Amino acid sequence: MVFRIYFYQIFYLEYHPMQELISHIEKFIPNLDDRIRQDITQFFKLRKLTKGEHLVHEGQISKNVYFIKKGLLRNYIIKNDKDETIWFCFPEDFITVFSSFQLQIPGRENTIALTDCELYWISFEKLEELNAQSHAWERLSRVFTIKFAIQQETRLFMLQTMNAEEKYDYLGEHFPHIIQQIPNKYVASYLGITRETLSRIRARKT
Amino acid sequence: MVFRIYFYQIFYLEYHPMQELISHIEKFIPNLDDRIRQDITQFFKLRKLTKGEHLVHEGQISKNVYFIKKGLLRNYIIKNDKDETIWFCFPEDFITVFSSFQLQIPGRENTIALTDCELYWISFEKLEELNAQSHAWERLSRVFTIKFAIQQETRLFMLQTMNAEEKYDYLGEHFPHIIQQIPNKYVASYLGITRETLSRIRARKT
DNA sequence: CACATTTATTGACATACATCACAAATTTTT
DNA sequence: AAAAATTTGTGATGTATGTCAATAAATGTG
Repeated sequence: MVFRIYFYQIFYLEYHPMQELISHIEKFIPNLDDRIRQDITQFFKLRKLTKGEHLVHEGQISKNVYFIKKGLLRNYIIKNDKDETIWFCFPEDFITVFSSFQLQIPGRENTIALTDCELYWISFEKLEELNAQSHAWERLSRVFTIKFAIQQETRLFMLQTMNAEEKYDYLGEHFPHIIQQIPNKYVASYLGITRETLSRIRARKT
Repeated sequence: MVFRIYFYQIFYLEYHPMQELISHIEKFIPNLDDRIRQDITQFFKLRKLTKGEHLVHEGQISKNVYFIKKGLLRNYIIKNDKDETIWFCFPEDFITVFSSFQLQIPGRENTIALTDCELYWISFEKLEELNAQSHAWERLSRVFTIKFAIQQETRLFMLQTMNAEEKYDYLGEHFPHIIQQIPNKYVASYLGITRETLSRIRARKT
């Protein structure tokens, strides 16, 4: 019994070294092409980051897209010496500075590891090559681009139509993991409010 | 000479009845597949709207995507009896309520014609069929989804990092056609400010 | 062209949220 | 475990922008 479990694990790891990534994709693309599974195993690479390390710096071209196996990251811009959070990401998210990656131009955002991280990544060139060669890859890319665009739409809606308290409540309802896992000062800047305002909103709730 | 021009126009119109649409797509996809050109001519249909008419109502599923041949439209939501503009669109834009269209679920946005309009449209089902059949269509869809996502990113950046005056200036610099062609009350709600505030900002400039 | 309706402007006042300053609590480092 | 550093909480005060109200300008309509 023990042997069987052990054997299974070895087999599993060797055959699908990027199982988290493949399983995640399968949530959105059932009947995933075997060829794509192979390409993923072959072309995605692992990168580790330690807490506080930057994945992307302002002014640089985002050459890769990453899938988070483990860890949390924060994306932010500096504007008038103020740090404004654009997004957080969690395990199972794909991340990149979108416009910088897609257009291969310098971006104004920074991405930093909030904890130690393990990421799988693939380059823009390689991904475009796969997209050009294979309809299935092109579809995969499209599906995740749609997912990203819908997230943006949701965030725009939140920022444009809600006041500070409504935004905080919305976050608690729809993205509780952000409130649970991210320091308040970053949550505040993500909501476009100050730490003090967030602190007062939280005080009112108790 | 007159005859030749006339003849050319007839030929042109008959052969490419959706020339504006095809030309627009070619700006982003050079060497457009002839098959796609044919599909466009065959599967896109024309729809006319008169000023004040709604293209999409809140609560309804966006079943089509439209390309604007002529006219202006405004997309908005009603929240606490207040009308908040999400976007405007102009000739050569593709429009739909994105998440409602992609997920085929009811949306909370409304789209209304600000002027008489002529639109080309195609249904979700037909477009998905084309995307499934043809790699070239899938790529086309992906390219325009990327374009949309980048627009959203820009707007998010504007809303999150700028104050009222900066937003207005940004609009004047990057999207002057909005300021030139759209009534101020809608521009204000698009910027997330009141008409009064916009009016004061404009007064300061002169 | 005159009248009606909609849109833009301007002033007085209200308010949500920011800023500054400092204390308390929590987390990290040694 | 103590010390240092970081994050959070709270009060006093400031300010950008909202709200309400009334007028002016622009646009639409018979």
